[in-house]
Amino acid sequence: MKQLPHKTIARLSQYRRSLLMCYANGKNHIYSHEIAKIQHITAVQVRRDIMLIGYTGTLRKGYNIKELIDIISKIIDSKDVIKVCVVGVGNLGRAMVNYFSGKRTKLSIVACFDTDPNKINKKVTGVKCYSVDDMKKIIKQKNIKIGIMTVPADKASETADKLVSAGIKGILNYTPKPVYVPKDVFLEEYDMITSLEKVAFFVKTHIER
Amino acid sequence: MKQLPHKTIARLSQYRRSLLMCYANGKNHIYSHEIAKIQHITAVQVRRDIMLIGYTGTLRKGYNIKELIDIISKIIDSKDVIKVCVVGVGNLGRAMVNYFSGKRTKLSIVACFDTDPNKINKKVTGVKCYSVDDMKKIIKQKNIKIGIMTVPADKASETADKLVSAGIKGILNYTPKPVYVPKDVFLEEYDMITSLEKVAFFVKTHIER
DNA sequence: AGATTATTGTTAATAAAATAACAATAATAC
DNA sequence: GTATTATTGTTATTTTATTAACAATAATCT
Repeated sequence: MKQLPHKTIARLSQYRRSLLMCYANGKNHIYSHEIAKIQHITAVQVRRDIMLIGYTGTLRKGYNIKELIDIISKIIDSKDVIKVCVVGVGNLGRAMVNYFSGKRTKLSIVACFDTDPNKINKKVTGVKCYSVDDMKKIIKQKNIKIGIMTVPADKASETADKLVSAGIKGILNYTPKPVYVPKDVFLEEYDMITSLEKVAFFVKTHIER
Repeated sequence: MKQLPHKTIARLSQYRRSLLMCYANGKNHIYSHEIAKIQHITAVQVRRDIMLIGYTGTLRKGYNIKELIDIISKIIDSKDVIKVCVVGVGNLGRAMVNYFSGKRTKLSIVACFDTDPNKINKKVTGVKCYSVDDMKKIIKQKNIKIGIMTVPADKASETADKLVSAGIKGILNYTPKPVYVPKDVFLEEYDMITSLEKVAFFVKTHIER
């Protein structure tokens, strides 16, 4: 299959989540416009994405939810479990671990790291916390491929460097500080302040105009 | 000024943050390619954004950091403080409150809400926690304009409804469940699972190919 | 059975975003 | 003082993403 657009990948992940909920509720088929409504996008967009992954629905009946879930999973899930670690066990780090525990079979948070002796060797929602000093060792040992950064901003660069040198292949940076990684490491940065400021901007223009 | 692209707004917020750090470090001027490097984008993109907001730098000296910060602030900040609340004082909610306390002068988290009696009437990093039952009252009383949703997924829709009926104008939804709001309410949804799955997808294609 | 409707799949058109190209020119080098 | 270099600002081009248009057809209606 040709390369899928980044945006499509992100939407497929979201479709799957909604589809899983629908399926859990006993629903078997779904129309493009129903998916669209859930995701706040257009039905054409949905059909186009589904076309791109090569699945076809049934005319007048819509898409078979189970089948669609399986197709999407085949595309976005890896064959084997990909292991993930969380660096920085603050509120955000705990939220991540919590949020994930047992949700995805193909993605598994297997370790977290912190500098606080009170946290080291304790468990966070079933995930053991190690010292950041052992990061490289543990990451190699457990073959962890993705690192989620939830450390304070001033530790961002050094954390990224450590992750990279330990052989991590993907980083999700939740600190407000952009980091540098070699180009064979996939980097996704998300910053809550920016999101809030974006909302504020639109609220402001709505209020002030 | 003509309408700025959404993407530009988001980038301006990020530029400002980087600029503030540079300024704090005693730097006075900065080149487009320096900003670009920090943000992992191209210098042209930076110059184009800055062009759009009508600021001009100095040839061969770059942009005056202080001035640029001020111009960006004039654009993205509101005249008066916009008040924000956080609904759901779990790990993520606490992370949000923490993260924000005192960072932005024009955006202020002034309340949070929860259902847990152990949390109600306590303070979270200086922000008082109220019962969700009083949400409407407090939001109106304090003239809160933006709501950050960090509740469990199964409370998402009802929380959004409450926020809307209380007169909120912007919602930042951090639950994994998309919600519906009238179109005069600005909605931004972010979902950590999707982000992680996106990273995983690229890591997978990198590993498996 | 024939007409109508609702829905998919796909191509074409449009819009948005990013990148390239390059003229202008201040600073620096020689 | 002239040439070279580095940098901005802006227009043009390309790429990416979204939306519109519509043919095909299964299901339903009359």
